Amino acid sequence: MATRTDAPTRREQILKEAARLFAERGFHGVGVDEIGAAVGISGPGLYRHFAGKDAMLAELLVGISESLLTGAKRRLSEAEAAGVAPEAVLDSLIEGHIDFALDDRPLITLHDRELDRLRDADRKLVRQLQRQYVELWVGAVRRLYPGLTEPAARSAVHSVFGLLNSTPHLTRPGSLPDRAGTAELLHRMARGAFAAAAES
Amino acid sequence: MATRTDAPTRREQILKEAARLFAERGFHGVGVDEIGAAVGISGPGLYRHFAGKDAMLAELLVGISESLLTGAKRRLSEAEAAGVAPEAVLDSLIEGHIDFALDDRPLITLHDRELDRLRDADRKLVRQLQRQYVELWVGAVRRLYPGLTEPAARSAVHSVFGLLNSTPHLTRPGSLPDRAGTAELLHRMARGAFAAAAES
DNA sequence: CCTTCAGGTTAACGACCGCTAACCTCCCTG
DNA sequence: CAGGGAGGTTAGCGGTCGTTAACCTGAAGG
Repeated sequence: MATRTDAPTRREQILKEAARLFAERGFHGVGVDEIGAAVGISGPGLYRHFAGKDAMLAELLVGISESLLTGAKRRLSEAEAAGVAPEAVLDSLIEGHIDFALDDRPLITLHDRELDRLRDADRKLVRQLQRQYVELWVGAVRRLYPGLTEPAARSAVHSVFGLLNSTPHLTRPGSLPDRAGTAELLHRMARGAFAAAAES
Repeated sequence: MATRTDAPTRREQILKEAARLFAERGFHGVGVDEIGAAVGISGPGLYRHFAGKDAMLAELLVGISESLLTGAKRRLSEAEAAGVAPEAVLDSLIEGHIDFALDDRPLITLHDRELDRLRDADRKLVRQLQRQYVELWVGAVRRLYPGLTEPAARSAVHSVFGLLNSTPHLTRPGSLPDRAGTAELLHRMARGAFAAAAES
């Protein structure tokens, strides 16, 4: 156990830079030499840490999907234990997703953009994790708005994801105004969108 | 002038298929041979119609940006002429954007995904058109909700674009339930999101 | 009927890219 | 102090991709 977050390992450095580059120029638009250069080694040195370029993307996408899902599960079980109201449960999910979207912008971008570049097995896994995550949201939404049909709730959830994942477009590089304000605005809009979806 | 929409020209066929392929697999992930094959000719035959692969993407992105902007301008001037209420103006913008997002899914996907693959001049042009489009929305939103600051309104507009542009994720290929229902749901959610953004 | 040209074809070139091979250091450990 | 593995390096191979060159063809027009 570390006193701090432990100096980032080489693998983590590589993953972080690869995520940034993939998000900026697309998976096929980035060469392994560029990824290497971004961490100070060059080209084939990456193969000491990853089996290939595909493996980096796979690890990024599986990682983000798992992280989103386990975070949501934790929040739901905590909420259930505390016996809070349905509104607070949904609020907690929204808050978690916003934190993620604001803190890991490149990953959020990759998440719904480069999924098809994965090998079949990895793509299936990621899709399954994503589906579970969506279903957690659908359940929380329908507990708060029982009038919503399941397909409508699912559509609404996907649309709110689109809203929350728009953060990469929000900030021209350099001018992120204040994180807290942006988070609160997004939160209000997400709740408003769900409420509007539920009105007849 | 034609009795119907005139049989699509070769150029239009090519653009349509290229848009679909680019949206599916990314600009760098599609080869010119595949685009050619999709319209029944093969590979280099495309160069009778376009200067290169880049030119196809440029024409697609400029076309969509112009189309969105002119559509919005037309709707705004019509609304002004009719002297309708601010709510109806925003509704008209929302409706236009939804129509576009539902009818030209691949283009909506490309629009915010492959912009950086353009030559400098084209990218500047597209960005300028997009900015104008956003500003039309910001104006309409602030006329309806004068309490919103301009940065807040702009963020809200970008977020609602994210919501509306989520349509490609909504329909697993083949099962689009009913267009009208989806459009109405999206419309309600967009309005709800704006209203929530405006509440303190 | 001959010409021309739009719209194709195939062959091939040059560049680039992912990846492997072969080799070179340190540093840690017995 | 040997030695061995972790983590680099450069050279280069094989394949792919965008693009060009050279050639073909069928239909329209004078």
